[in-house]
Amino acid sequence: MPKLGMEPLRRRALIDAAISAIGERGSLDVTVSEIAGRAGVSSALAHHYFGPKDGLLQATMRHILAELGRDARAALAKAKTPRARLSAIVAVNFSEQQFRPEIIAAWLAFYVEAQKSTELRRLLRIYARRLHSNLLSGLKPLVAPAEAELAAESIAALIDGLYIRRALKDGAPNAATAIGLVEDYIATKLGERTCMK
Amino acid sequence: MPKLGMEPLRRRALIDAAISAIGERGSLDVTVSEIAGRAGVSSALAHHYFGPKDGLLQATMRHILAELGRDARAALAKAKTPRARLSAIVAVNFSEQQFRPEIIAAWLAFYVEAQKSTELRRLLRIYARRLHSNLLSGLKPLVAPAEAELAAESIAALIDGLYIRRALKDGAPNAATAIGLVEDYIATKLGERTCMK
DNA sequence: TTTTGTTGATTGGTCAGTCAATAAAAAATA
DNA sequence: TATTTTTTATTGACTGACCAATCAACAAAA
Repeated sequence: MPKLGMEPLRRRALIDAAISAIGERGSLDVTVSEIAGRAGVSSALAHHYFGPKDGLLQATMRHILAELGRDARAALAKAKTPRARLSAIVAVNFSEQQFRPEIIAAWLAFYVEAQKSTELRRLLRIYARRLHSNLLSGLKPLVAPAEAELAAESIAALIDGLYIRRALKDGAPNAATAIGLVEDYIATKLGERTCMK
Repeated sequence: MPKLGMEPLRRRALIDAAISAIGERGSLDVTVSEIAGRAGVSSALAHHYFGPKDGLLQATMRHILAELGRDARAALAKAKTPRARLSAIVAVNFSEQQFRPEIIAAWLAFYVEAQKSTELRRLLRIYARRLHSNLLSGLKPLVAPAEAELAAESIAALIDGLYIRRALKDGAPNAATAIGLVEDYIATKLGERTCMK
């Protein structure tokens, strides 16, 4: 079997360290040394593998995005009906894996950084488009096209809003409540509820 | 009449400069010199009036919050029914005055900074509470108490989400669409629409 | 002549990024 | 197998830039 080099291990360790550092500070202005220190290596090594700081940050964002994408794909694969697809998307976004303080803080920080970095903005737009299109695929069969478009927009905003508001609170995230709110919105939109009150 | 000193003028100019600088960069890491320069004074003067950098940033946030509060109070005063109060709150949040690129960017940046600064976090919590309570005052008379609580949470998240997502796009903000989405949510929640799609 | 307004110059600290040097592992060669 | 050579992994030390904050000094108004 091929004995792997250190590179992938280090890259991964550095990305993990970046997430935890960003999560703890709550912002992207963590020093490269801080991140490298957490990963148990020198800052020089971080630069060696990722080039300038942006490189490491972008790689971190890509990693978070990739994990979310992986989870989403897995969840969608299991969902058979459009309605189930909607719930699956919601569930993934607020899953144990995604709705963690570090990840939430990282999202927020990346949103801000995206104002400066075109590459980060590009990545976030990809995420936004993917979420939108996933939501649409669940909504299109259930409501009128125009309505689906708007509903997707709302649900996406609702999810992002719940993330951002979560960042202000302390203590463990309450995923169940968040899911409840989004599910309620969806249910209402689909006319699933008792028509009054 | 009392001839005012320079202080209030400078303070105001510095805060305005801070908002525009933050808006342009899209983040709080603007230098004091940059802000002072825009205000047409030296960085030393900024420190003279606001002390350390945090002081200026906090004052800026307080200013934004105060303006939002003022607008909200004015709008609520005109709204006679609970339903009108809800619309008034939404309208204020997406008004020409509030839903501007600089202000949006500032909000986002402050959310991130709040992770580090307890004072900023305190301010943001005040905003969140005020929004929540305003929404509740409109909702309580119209839906069941428990439902009002949840709906307020959702609407607030929706608004914040629309802000954050707006920050990713370029071009002028489209307030009308945002208002439309929130109003639609409210209408649905209140059972105002034709009961089927 | 005291108070208010203002700045240029300076300082001390922080940090990204580089680089030359070293160690260790792998590959090539004898 | 023993050896040299090359590649990979790693760092400490350094540098150059940037920037918040201070302060002594100067100007203007009261």
